[in-house]
Amino acid sequence: MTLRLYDTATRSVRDFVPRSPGKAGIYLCGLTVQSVPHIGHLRSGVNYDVLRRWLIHSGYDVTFVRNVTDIDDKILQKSTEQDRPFWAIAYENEVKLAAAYRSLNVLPPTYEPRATGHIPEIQQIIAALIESGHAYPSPDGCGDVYFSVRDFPAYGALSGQNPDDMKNALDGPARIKRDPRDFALWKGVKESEPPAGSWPSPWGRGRPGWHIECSAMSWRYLGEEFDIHGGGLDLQFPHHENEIAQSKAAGYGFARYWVHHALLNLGSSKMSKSLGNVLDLDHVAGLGVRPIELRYYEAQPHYRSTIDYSDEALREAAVAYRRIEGFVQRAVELVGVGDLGDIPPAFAAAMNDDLNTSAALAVVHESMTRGNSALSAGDRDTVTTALAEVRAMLDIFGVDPLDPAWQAGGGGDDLRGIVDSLVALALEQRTAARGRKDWQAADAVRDQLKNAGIAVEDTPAGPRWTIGEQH
RNA sequence: GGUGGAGUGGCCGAGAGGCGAGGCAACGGCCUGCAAAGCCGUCUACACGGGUUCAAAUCCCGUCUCCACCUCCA
Repeated sequence: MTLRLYDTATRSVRDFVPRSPGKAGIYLCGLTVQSVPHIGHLRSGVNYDVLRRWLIHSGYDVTFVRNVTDIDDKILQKSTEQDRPFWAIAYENEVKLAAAYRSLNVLPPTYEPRATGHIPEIQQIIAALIESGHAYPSPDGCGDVYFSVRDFPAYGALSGQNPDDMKNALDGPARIKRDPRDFALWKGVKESEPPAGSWPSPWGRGRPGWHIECSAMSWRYLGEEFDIHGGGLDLQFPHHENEIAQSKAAGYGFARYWVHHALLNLGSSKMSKSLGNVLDLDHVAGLGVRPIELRYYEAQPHYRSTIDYSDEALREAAVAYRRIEGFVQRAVELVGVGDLGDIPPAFAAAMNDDLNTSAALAVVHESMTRGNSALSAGDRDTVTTALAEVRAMLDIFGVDPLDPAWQAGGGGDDLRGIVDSLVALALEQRTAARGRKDWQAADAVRDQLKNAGIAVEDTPAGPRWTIGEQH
């Protein structure tokens, strides 16, 4: 059974056939670190992390490159406004992004290159493009270099656009372009811009245009041709179209599959800094929703479906996840942690079908229901199998509650022992009260614990308690 | 103007010609001292109007509404 992926370039679901058997090279367009990441950005990280985990599970040796674009117009503008070096602003946001990814258990990429670290590669490609007639320096000596769209007949193929029907690109003064749709490969430094944001080049001091850095970095780390190029739907045009133009005009085979994920909307338009409708991890935390639950929320719908974000839907997803987590906890109490088990065939089939995570999750629920029934029946063998199976599936989603990644940095470990003995003391009293059928006293203990955020449940094996939400 | 995509039960959300995805909520039952958790059951939906077909949520035509991209954007 092979993985099938929707390829934007051909607008069809295709069997995934890697360049080299057993290996997969993936380039994901990361962020332009001009501000703090929001939960829409994080969806991108989560969706591709699930793809990556599935490929790894399927036996692929995955090289996963996700870039950071640490220079662009907005970052330079902020630099001027705040009178701080552009690189300090970019790095500050990069660090926050890394922390956000880590909190969502997004695996670190194999490598995370920065645009500013690849000026030589960028210039090398630009020089080759000029030499082959695909690009030209501005005749007015301003230092800009443009890609000539007219000299690349396939321009528009990825996004299905006819260049003649398109509005004109505005990233440079119209008069110096040969064609209004030409886009900048290199931007000569301007008087108004901080000098720190420019590098010497054969065309004068300047900096890379947007798009070229991805051509350079994918080439540097994945080679002239690689398997999958990913990014948000909003990058399809012009960013990815331009990447294709640059890389293919330079003679590279470039990406074999284009995988675009849908966006996260808030209030019926996409979450976007420029629209101001952004929500970050702090907002999620304020709802009492943990990062693992946000991850579940973002991984559950198909990656090509828009998520219409609402606090309510997120809370609901959190409840659903807690149910899964509850099963895992109770199962572990009975049979121990054990190892990850085999993935049920139905789950694999769903994932191989263009990563149908919703259908895959239905399989998780099936296994869980079987496990819960076994739990009631005290059927240890079935519980053991169900637990191993459920955890293996959750691990593909990156939300196995027992994954050490979620335990790290909790910081509550020393307290846990103290709470443990205090609760044990209280429960002893409650058990005694129940023994003499003093229900009022027993319930009082339970209510008090509940007020302290500790939920008590009676089971055939005695009372069990969990730290829940506080009231 | 051009290019993609979407509208599914109270809510979220898969599916894409015939076989009730799944979850959440609600209700009924089992279990429980009462709960909680769990299990079993109930709730039979596909924007609208036509058409094709033995059969349409799924295909075709038309209409409406919404989103994304063509400007920085995950």
